[in-house]
Amino acid sequence: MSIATRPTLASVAKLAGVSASTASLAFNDSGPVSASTREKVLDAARTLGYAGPDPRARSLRRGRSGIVGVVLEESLRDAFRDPMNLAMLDGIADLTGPAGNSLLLLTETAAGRSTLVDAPVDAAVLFGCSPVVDEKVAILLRRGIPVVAIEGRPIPGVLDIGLDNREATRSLAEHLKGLGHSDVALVTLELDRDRRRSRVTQKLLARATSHTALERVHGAREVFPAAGGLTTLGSTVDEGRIAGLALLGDPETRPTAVIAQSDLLAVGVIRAAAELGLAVPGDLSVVGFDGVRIDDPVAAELTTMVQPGFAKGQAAGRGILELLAGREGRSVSFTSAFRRGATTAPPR
Amino acid sequence: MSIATRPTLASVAKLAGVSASTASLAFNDSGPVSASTREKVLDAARTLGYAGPDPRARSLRRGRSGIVGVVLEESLRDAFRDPMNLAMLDGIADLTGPAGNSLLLLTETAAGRSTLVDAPVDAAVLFGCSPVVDEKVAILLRRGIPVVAIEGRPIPGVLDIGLDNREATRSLAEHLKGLGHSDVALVTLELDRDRRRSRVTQKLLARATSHTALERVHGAREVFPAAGGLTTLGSTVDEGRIAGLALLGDPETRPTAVIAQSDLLAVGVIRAAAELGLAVPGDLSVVGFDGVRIDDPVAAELTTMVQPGFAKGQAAGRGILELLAGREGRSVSFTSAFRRGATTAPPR
DNA sequence: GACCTTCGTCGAATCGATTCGAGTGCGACT
DNA sequence: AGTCGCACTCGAATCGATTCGACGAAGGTC
Repeated sequence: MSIATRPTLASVAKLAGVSASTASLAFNDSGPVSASTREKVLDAARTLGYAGPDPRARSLRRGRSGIVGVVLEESLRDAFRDPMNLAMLDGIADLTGPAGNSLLLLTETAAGRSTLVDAPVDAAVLFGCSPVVDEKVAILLRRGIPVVAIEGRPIPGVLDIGLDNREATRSLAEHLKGLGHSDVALVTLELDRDRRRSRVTQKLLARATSHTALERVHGAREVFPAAGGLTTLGSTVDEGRIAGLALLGDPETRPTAVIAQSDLLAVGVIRAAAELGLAVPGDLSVVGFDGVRIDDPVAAELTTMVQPGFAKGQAAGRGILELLAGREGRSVSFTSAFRRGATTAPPR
Repeated sequence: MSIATRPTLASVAKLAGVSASTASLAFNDSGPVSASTREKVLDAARTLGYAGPDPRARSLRRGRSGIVGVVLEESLRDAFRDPMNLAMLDGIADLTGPAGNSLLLLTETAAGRSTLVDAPVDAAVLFGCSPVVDEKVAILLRRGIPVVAIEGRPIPGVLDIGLDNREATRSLAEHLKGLGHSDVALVTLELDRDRRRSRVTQKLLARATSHTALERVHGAREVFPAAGGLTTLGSTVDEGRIAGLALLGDPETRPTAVIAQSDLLAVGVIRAAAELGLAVPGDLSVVGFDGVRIDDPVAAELTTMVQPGFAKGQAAGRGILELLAGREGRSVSFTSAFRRGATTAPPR
């Protein structure tokens, strides 16, 4: 009846008349324990209202917490608004979950110490296109925590799950060029750690820290070396629409095609076009990236590169399990597939 | 150079020539430590590549892990596909994050022991409309872990964040009745723990375990006592479409209005109607629930009840912080607002 | 010069379990 | 009957930090 203090393994053991070590064995099915002893222990636990070994103590002793950190850089809302990120998360959970690991969401709260420092994770996945990975990785590696990065800039000691961002974007650009386009604008993901909306300038690219966004720009520029464009604050329809309105507003400078770095952005651009009375693909061709299933009739018709999000997540999960098992783990790279939709056509 | 063993606070202290207790103080800014001592300790840490106190040990000693569990019952993909859930998650993070807590995603992997048992969480949020809360809650409470439930059936010891599901649905039903509808069908969320698509029968309702879905059914039946309908596997556009096709396929039995229990489901029903050549709201009125911003032109026009998802999440977060601080915490209930869209009209 | 604060540091206890080697008792085998 | 082996059980060490009370030295007061 003592309200102040919760029962511990020791108190259960005492009530059951056995030692703490035996009680521990009884709870873990490991080691040889007679059936009758186990029953006694479990009975005592029931009597005391003991709910099993304290995870905190257990994880200290075992050196494992059963938690995998998922390092996101955006707010949760932004990160998960993009179905591609969800698919990857799902892929990670698909493999780590059955192995007994839960996912801890680590977002970068700008203020104060990084939450990374205090998280009892066994391993971490750097998620999405993170412009600020380096310090994070340093902290994690110093801790001896295995790290898997999805589409990061290759870093020694980190398992990388790659994507053919450059080549894939080049395919899209070549598709547009093949249709006869020459005046093409880019709508990019965030390039920089202090993200903001701005023109894509050489200077900006020079100090860009987002590997994914940068690679995609380069891929496009391999075909359209002079392509300009706008950066956004992230992969959302709204951001795409804002960039679209800015790009398409002036008939003088209007491009004939837009390469958006995600499907969500592409949908936004298309929406902007509609608002401005432009027909897609008649007046404007638009391509996206990801090949996500968006519940939007427009998106279903998008010309885009389809990337295997779930598989990427699974690969990351597999990598984590490998690393946790003390094995090496292999970096993997995925390729995207061109999907011709109904949003591209020859320029007018 | 020892590869085998990572530095500990003790080794850092030894190198710095101070005691472990002092080193601990140096890392925590708590207690009085001279500047020079702190420097010595930090230097030693740098030399040894020590990344700060081990979170596992710290959490054992402190009795706090800085982790809040988010108990989901669906797969991650399903749970986060619904913007309403995301908004709530965001609201939770909005308050718990700045207080130094991270969110641990706890999904019910059907197989094996519940992951709840082994999670080192300080508190837990039961998320969304969970049909199987009871056992979970029992485990958590026995552990002495504070629990907040969003739209759960009221349970002693659990802080509840409620919503006027019944009244809100009745408003929608009355709106339809006012328009002249009498033949109304329901498209519900999952009612049962072993979810499946089926007719809404009395028997099914009797053993339903999802409080939210059940309340919404009751609210509708207060106006249309005989309303039948179909259950779905969850809140997705696809599920809504499937239910819609089944409900609307036969002209003989076709209702003049559908009450869908979420906006996503409603969009699906509307899509099904379109496929069947039915005009909304001409041939069919459809109402949803949630008032989420879906990137879908149709959804933006939905007649629905707008519920404050983010605020609900915040309330849950606030509740958690209260409970963690040892205070009582108050259950809160939110109300939804009727929003008349363009998907309802008098029956033909 | 004696006494009292204040500041900084240290030792030891503690958080709650897991784990390993050692010990005990009992049945079986020769 | 003696010895061996097996199946359990136990004690003690350990995981890595935090925290509290005690202690010593420096500085200030009368």
